[in-house]
Amino acid sequence: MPEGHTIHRAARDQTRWIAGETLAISSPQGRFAEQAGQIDGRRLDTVEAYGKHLLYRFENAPTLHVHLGLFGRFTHHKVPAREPRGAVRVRFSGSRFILDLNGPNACELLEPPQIAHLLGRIGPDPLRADADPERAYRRIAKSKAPIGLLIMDQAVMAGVGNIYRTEILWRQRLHPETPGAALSRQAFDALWADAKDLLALGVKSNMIVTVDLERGRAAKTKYRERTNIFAHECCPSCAGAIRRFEMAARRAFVCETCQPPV
DNA sequence: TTGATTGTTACCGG
DNA sequence: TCCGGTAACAATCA
Repeated sequence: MPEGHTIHRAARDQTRWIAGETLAISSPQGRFAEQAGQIDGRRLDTVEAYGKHLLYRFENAPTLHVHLGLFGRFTHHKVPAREPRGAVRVRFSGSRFILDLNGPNACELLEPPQIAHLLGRIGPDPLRADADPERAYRRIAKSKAPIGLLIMDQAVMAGVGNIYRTEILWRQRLHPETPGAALSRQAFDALWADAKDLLALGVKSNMIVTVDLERGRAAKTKYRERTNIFAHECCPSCAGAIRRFEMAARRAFVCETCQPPV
């Protein structure tokens, strides 16, 4: 489910719902119980997103790091609390909202050196105002690895996942197997700008939208109508067949007419 | 019950 | 060092 837009959206919403409050933090499933004890009853200062990572900064307590992975989800509802559904790893209970976290890849307390290490190993995030695209460009320009792997490599650029990878490369008319070093500076700049625009639209829409839609129409469309070639059979531009293949064990799609191999 | 899934990490061989 | 392949893990749904 989650790519970078989901994470930034969660940070934005959760800041509104529970930041600044003193929270009751529990672990209904029990697997996080010991750590939950360390942040239970603390005030949540900020919720920040870095690529696909979330950091919950508490007053006088370690920072909670969450990564949703492939299956992680947040659910929220208004108080009073209802029964946890499924394997709830951690529950945040605020004065107005209850937030449950299920299935995260990472859910752990970190001290400042560990946070520095985490932030040091992820690349610039197009959704962040402090992102430095030069760092991504330098990595791509000197790499022979395919651009389809590079833009999904969180150490190169943070936030893009399999769907945005597919859609951005189609929009930029770049074949996923093009070596990074073969991209011109202009092509990189356009790719970065497109990633930024699409991720920002994703945060605003709370869904992945990579096609042009009338304003406010996104909610009325079906999942498949919001993407160009991801999980599609035909190219919306040339009507040719979409080729499916695998890249790093993830499904990949390409229109080899619109995205000619280099 | 099986398979698939919008992710990451560790490890290994070339 | 870099790159590509593999396995393991996470939870839910069709």
